Amino acid sequence: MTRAESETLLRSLGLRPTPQRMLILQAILNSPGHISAEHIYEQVREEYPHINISTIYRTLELLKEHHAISVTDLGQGSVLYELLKEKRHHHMVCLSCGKILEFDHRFLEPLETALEKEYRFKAQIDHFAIFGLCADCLLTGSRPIRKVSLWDRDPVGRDGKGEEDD
Amino acid sequence: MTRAESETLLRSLGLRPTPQRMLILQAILNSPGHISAEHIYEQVREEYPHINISTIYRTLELLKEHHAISVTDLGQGSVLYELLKEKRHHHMVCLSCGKILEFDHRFLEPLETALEKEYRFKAQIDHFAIFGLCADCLLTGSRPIRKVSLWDRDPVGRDGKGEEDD
DNA sequence: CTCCATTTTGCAATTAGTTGCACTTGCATA
DNA sequence: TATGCAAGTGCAACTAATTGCAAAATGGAG
Repeated sequence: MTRAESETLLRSLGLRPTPQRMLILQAILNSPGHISAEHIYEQVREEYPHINISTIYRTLELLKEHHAISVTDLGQGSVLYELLKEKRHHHMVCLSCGKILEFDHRFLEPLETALEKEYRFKAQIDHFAIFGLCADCLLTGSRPIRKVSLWDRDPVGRDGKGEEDD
Repeated sequence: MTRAESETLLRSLGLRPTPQRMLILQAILNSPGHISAEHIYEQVREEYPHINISTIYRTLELLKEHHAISVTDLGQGSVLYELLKEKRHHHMVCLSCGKILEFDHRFLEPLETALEKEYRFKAQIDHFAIFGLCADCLLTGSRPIRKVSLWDRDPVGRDGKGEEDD
């Protein structure tokens, strides 16, 4: 993405296209997938060493509010940012192996519809992270980092203790 | 909940029932709804002034891992904790008025089923927070704190600019 | 081009939450 | 009751993210 394009995007959001914001946007746009604030900071600093980390966070907050980017906690210690494209997607995060898979927004449409019908609540689901166990880990029987729920256990207990630690 | 009951709960999770943990658990159990780590800290300190905040966080992490409590960011600056009961529920958070509504776990079952069928991914959804606009705010036309998506806009533009700031 | 109101930034301080490490406690076993 | 050791705690240092405020940059009007 060129300077001109990021300037256009910023103006279309009603934001001033400052040099800092252009560089932040380009860092996000040129990143293949998710990117952290710290990583954006490093990239922008190469071109604009004077930039302050709080400018990064403030710009990201603005872009989020305008639904130009998504903000997701994939459980990696810091939050990740991504350009929101027309075709929304979400993520499944494996609690056992850490694998991150993608699923299409259409999987969430029944939920959106149901909440709207039942509660007249208009959900704004930009980007979800759903934690659980992936196919591989279920097959190989790898033990999850997080435990199975207290309440999910078979009441007769024929599925074992389920109490071992990692 | 009595001392004996929290001791039993801790033991059933394979955790040592230390005085600190008993008090933390009782603070959660005696709280009507969601409770913050800071609030738990204050409550526990009344009985056990020596307790350290990191013990609170570590205990909460353990209880989360064992699916004994849920951990949810309702967008209030700090994360909230709640006892996980057999009947799971989730929340809708209004971006305009801040109202917090509840919905039953059955609304998420189609999603769980679809992800399992399509990807063999076993989702572990303890507690969700879904942001959006509540019925009241949609009716009164209150402006959301967060904007409508760039990509949701009517391509012919007959629904107005949608670009105004708060 | 200059002036001015408004927006944006840098900076320093602050908050929520986490971590490494040494000390303490709980509890199983003798 | 005493002992050994894993589990748990306190402490201090650290990280990610946020905020108030004064200075600087932006963009429109003259």
